[in-house]
Amino acid sequence: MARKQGSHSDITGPRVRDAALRLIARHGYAAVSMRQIAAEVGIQAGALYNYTPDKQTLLFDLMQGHMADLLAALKTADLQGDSLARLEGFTRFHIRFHLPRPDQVFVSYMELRNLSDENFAAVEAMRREYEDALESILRAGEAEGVFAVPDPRITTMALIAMLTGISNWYRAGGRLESDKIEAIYWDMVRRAVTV
Amino acid sequence: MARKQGSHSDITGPRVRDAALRLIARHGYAAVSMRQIAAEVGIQAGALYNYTPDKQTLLFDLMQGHMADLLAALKTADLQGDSLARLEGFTRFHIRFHLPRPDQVFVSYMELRNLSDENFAAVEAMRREYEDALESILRAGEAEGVFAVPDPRITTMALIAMLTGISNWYRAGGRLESDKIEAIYWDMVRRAVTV
DNA sequence: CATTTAACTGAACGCCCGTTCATTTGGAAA
DNA sequence: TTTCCAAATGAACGGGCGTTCAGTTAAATG
Repeated sequence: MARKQGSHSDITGPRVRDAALRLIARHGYAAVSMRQIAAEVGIQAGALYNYTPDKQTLLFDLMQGHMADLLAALKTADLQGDSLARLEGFTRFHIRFHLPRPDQVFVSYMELRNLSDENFAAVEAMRREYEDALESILRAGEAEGVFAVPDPRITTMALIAMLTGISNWYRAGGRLESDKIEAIYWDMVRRAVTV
Repeated sequence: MARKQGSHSDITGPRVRDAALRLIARHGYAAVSMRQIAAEVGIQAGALYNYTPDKQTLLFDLMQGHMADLLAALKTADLQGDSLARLEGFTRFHIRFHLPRPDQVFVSYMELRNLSDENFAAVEAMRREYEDALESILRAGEAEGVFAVPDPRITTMALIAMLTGISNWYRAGGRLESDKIEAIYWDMVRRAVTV
């Protein structure tokens, strides 16, 4: 039996990506089979190939999609004001964007080594673009004399690692709300870079 | 042909662990087969089972061994002095221990989800013990009035994420030596937690 | 030199993998 | 009502998986 009601491609496509994301976040790309993903959606493995040319592209689409969403959201955030205000904006944006997306974050930062060379390069370029947004804020603040950042590139990596690390312990419905977490981390970020 | 010269178990055992560590760090536990590990060592897959009861235990031994080394080294470091000195000691210890062991760090922080439930619990307990060492320093400093740390547990996670993140970009022979990296990170850690 | 045995081989076990494709299904279009 | 075709099925492909084990090899032992 096929297509029980209405056209399914609009429905099944997203369901495939959702199932793949959840399963890969939980067990890892290499440990999840196409048959498992199909079973989660409720179809046969062969039908997956109506929605992706192969398993590698399915992973790539998840990761590239996440990075594209991230960069688009950052652009929308439209950080303004002096360097300190823009750093606060970036910090709060990062936390607010990442906290509700634990699976995307996990996959995007853990499955890089399972991307083909060219897919890796594409995702890495987007990561670099995001990092550069923070780095330019740090450099501007350094020029203004507001920040003391001897090596902006390293500080960028340090701050992003610190902020992204929240996903390692945060669980929705935990003892701390996003506002509280933002306040704590912004305090640390501010103190770590200001003169 | 077996045992070409001398008793091999003392030699082959470490070579199995070395090969497994390198391959798993590079490709991931699920993506590496016992046959690949055996080929790297130069033996047949079946011979691996002279050195490990199964693949899962091989992974666990690598991860538990790394954590045991870490905890033993921390104990040896024997941090002393006031809270600020002990925090500096911890920071520099963490960097010095982790920098020369990129494969162990990678495996220990990326393959947790591939451990069986009980193996995960064992490794997690050791991680918690390490984290608690830092947290107690932060709490002591807070009590002394030297640190301003509203939530010591979160600050602990934030600092460890920041420090461990060095492994994401550091490459031996890169532009920065360990001393320089220690100085930069200690500066950020100190400013992030002091009043 | 004869014997023992740790270390390893090589084949086999049943099972799961990613992917392809001829065929079937059933809602939508004519 | 008939036709069409998107969306599925289900079987098959070659291959790799973790693990076991009877048999082989050669260093160590007596």
